[in-house]
Amino acid sequence: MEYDDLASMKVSCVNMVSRMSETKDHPYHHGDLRRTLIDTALAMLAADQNWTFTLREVARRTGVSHAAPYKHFRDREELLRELARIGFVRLGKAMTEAMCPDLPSTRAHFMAAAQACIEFACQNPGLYRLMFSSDADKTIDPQLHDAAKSTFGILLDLLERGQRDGSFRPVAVSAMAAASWAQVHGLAMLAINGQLLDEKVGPAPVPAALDVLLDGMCCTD
Amino acid sequence: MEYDDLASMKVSCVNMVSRMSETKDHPYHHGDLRRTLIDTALAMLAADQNWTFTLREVARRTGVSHAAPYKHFRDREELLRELARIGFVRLGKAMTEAMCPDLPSTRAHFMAAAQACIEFACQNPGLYRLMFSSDADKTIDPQLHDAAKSTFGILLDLLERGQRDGSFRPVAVSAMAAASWAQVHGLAMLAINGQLLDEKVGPAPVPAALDVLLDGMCCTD
DNA sequence: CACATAAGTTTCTCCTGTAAACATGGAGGG
DNA sequence: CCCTCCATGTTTACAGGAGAAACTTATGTG
Repeated sequence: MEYDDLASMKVSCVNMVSRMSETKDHPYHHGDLRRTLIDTALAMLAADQNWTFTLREVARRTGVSHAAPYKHFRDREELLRELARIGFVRLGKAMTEAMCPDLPSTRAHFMAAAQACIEFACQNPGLYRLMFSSDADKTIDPQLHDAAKSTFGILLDLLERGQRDGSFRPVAVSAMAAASWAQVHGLAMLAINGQLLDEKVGPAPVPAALDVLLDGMCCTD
Repeated sequence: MEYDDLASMKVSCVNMVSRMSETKDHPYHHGDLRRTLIDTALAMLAADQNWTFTLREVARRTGVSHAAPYKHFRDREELLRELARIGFVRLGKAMTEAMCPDLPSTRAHFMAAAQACIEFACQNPGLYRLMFSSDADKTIDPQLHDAAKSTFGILLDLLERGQRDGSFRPVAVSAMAAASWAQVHGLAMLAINGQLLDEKVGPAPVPAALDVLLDGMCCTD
């Protein structure tokens, strides 16, 4: 399992020692239960796209008692918020990687990042839904809030850059940011819910819809 | 309480007679429990914006036993779907009413309908969230599916009309429809979650963002 | 080595959804 | 006019989940 930030990596390393005694079947101390719970939950989230989250189920699959998670998370929602935070980190990574430097234009960069976000949502529907659900209350957890803001910042930077190099119109960045974020997130949600396939939308609705938006933002009419 | 469709009105009228004997405190037969349960649930949804839906709580506030709702709904989700359906009907009504005929342009009509949708979401955040949550599975209930499609159709009609009268560019309607729906829904969700107020978005982000999209759809550059 | 403490477990209470069995009262047939 | 059926209630029961409290076990430190 990969690690998405330094904090969890540190936790893991600290507990490396106690993991040495895992020769017995059921070591009383798990070693890195916090991390394992998160990984298990992420795996279950990936398996069932619309899964009703249950702390006890996570504990069961992890092989610990149902009360064990409470030693690492205040309540069920704290785990959910941590999962959402990891989701935002991963989404940000996916979007950043999509913006390959040898793409011809800022518009192409935008398109790539947007499509990366929507692909991420389609490949991790459960996680994506969680990230934007009210279960992951961003007003409570500053770390989650920061992660979300940081991912949103990728888009902001791109817009500002595009405006400086003359690709985007000199509209208020805030307006373009709201429009872009809403468009991408809206398309992602529609794609997840399968509402872009069966109805009267064309074969490649995502890039087509993004082009409509980009036509309103770009200078190259 | 208003009625949103003919079916429920008929049910109410049929049960009008049995309601006559409501002089006693607890008439065994409620008279119109189905309708009352729905109204109570809608009221609770309006009161607490992020409320964890509970059938027993609805029954409690309605003043009946916790098992009574099962005489009218197969399970909890059937009630949720009915609530969502009513939500779509109301949303459609709000959007239709917003498109006042004396507005100058098709663009103005679009703007009015979009803002009506977002206002509806802000005034009924709980209901709106339910309408687009996985709890209201549109693949199960054809009535819910139809209601959602009908509301979506308002947008489609507007786009087609605008294309015929030369207001909108001759792009594929499907692309514009996907973009519009995503934009409006995305803005609504962001507005509900309060992510359009505190960050780096301007004072009137909704019309500004919609203008960005409309600039990409309209012919009047 | 003793022991404080972190990290497990068991047990308990309260809540939910849902099924099954029971009760009631209004409507329609004899 | 009464009797009986059925829709619509109620009570009771059960399986699960969240979370608190009390108990247990390793582990690292004075």
